[in-house]
Amino acid sequence: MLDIKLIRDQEAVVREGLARRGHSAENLDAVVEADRQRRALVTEVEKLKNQLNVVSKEIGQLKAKGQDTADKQQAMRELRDRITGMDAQVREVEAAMRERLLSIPNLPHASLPAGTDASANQVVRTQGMPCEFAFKPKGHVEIGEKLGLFDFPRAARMTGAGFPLYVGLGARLERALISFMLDLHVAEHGYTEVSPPFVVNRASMVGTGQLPKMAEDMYHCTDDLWLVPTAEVPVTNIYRDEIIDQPLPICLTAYTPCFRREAGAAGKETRGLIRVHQFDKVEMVKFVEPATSYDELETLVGQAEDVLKRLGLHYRVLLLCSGDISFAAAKCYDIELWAPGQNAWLEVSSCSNFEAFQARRANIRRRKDGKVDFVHTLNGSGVALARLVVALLENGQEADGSVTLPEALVPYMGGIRRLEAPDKKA
RNA sequence: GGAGAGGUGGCAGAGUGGUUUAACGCGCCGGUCUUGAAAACCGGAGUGCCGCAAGGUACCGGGGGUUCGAAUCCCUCCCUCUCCGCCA
Repeated sequence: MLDIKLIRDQEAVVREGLARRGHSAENLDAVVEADRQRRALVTEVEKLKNQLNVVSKEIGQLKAKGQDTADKQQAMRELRDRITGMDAQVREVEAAMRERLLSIPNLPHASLPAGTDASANQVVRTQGMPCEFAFKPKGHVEIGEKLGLFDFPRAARMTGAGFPLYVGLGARLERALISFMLDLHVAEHGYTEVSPPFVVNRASMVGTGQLPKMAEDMYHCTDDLWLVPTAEVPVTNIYRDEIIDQPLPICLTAYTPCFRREAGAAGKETRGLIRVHQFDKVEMVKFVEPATSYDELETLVGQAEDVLKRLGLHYRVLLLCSGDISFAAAKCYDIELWAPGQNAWLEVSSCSNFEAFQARRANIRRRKDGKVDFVHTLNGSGVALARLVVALLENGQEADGSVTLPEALVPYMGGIRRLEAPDKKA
């Protein structure tokens, strides 16, 4: 949510920012008008409330002296009814304004390249080189099915398409990667591990920006609970409606499964692990001093990259353009892994600075020099599974169909260095 | 799921219709005193909104209602605690 005071005082700046994002000014216009109305109404109704309070107190004093107050009471009855009506008007205007405000995206940071879609994103750096193969590299589906790592047909029967079932070493690899990444962030990057609920209430979904706009992409349960689309939601909401009373930054990391309906996305990449409705992810979340948030963003990207470096994977970092960043982000880096079987880059991490956008929605504040103000929030995938598994299988594949694992994973795989077909094992 | 008791400022805890602009205490901040500290004493201290300001207004778990006036009465929802039932 943008600051209404910023909109009020620097409307032109806000207008320009939204234009760079390619967002229409319709919501902004409505907010500006509603704000004007609201202030006029509030000023007037508060005068009336003051009158009501003063006279009510008088009535109490007069009654104590045994005097007649019927006239004043009648007058106040009428005044109160007027106030009730105006209060309702204020609430109406406020609700309309808030709904519009909640639908306005964050303003893009000045450092973003201009552009309307992914084609304008900038490659910031590339790490490693694509693996050379003496044979035509296979796709992860073929590799994994031969090795018995997952079973899509049965998963589709029990649940539906896009819900993977991992089996044997496939399931073990999933667990190993989660542990490896959590350990790395805790031991080397200074994060505190948390394990949050996998469903959250509506207010939390609004707090991080998934609602009201993206409801169609979410799984909605009974009791108005929502399956988390990312750990960002429960973890950021840990401090919702709080004035944080501890030193910043606060750095938290969490594993959660992520549930996404991706409504409308069907038809593309429907096979395999690349686009699924449920995947595992380790997420990093930071609550920081506003002055430091862009430095923290760079650190965050580096920490996500560290995961991939230690796994020896070929990746590149993209700076997203003004038209391609997510709704709540002011600046965002994506990290993509090279998948030789797909002959394509796969997004496995998105590291964003939301500035105060989420903090304002979720009301997360801290005290600074006696004043209360919003913190800045950031988060980044560190990193997302499923696609990471795709890259590991496709990069590590051997001519005989087995897969060599990165050294860093071996301790987490109980000493296993190579994924082999069950019938080949002793 | 059933029965009961509760939810008040950082903590603890009074307040059951109008001198409450929420008491007292602890903790916190500033000051006096002291070589320094403690103690004692004095003072300060919530959050949002409207307003250039003075000031006003709202908030006692959330929402609604009764009343001239609600922390206080009524309805409803949420949460916590105790007991019972069920259960990994």
